[in-house]
Amino acid sequence: MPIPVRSATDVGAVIHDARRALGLSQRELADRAGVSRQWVVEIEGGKSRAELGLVLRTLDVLGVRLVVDDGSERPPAVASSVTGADIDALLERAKGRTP
Amino acid sequence: MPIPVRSATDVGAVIHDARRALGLSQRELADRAGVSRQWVVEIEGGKSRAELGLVLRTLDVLGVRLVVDDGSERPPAVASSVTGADIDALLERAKGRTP
DNA sequence: TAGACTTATCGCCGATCGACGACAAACTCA
DNA sequence: TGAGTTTGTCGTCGATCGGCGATAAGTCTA
Repeated sequence: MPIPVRSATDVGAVIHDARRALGLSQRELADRAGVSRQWVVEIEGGKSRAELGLVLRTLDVLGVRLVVDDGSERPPAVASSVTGADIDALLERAKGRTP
Repeated sequence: MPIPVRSATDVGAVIHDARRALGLSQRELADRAGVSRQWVVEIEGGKSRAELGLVLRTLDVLGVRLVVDDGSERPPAVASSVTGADIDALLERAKGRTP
């Protein structure tokens, strides 16, 4: 079962696990991905405001491949799957991300 | 064949396609994802410096699920898969992302 | 124990983000 | 044709990014 990536926390966990699986230190990964060591600390902690490009580069360096689970059997769910309440909840969570 | 997501351009294309597939306007998507309409324009254009959190929220709203292609048959490739030259090439590509 | 290595955290800095309002071009439809 | 919608672009603004150096706690090994 493939690992879903829906939040910054998920991304952080994936990066952390992949890095350790490769036996790399944060410094090593930072150098290879062209980011600072502190940035690695933050992204692994689930930083939601990180730059998309740096994240993708880091995953690439780690050999982690992201793919779109192109819903072979997902209901269309145009507007029904995402209600206003869901959006509000999402926004609430997002607001309190980095206090 | 699942769609790989390796660059900001890929992300932009995925968001664009998913939005149109759902028949949403940029304004609609922006409102639902809690971002500005302008931001949608930029992310669909492949903006690499977008915030990770906003991107994930947008994908979520669109019902697009990202998963880690948990290398069922990818070689371990600890340090051999990523050589210094590869890194350099990666960085070169990354530097010229947003001129 | 001492030393090396790793990880986490702090403040400072220039650069850039994302939201907003406004405008115009392209498109659809009656 | 004309009205309405959608999309792209501009400038402005406060807020935050990411890199850097320094510091400290934690782990492992000789």
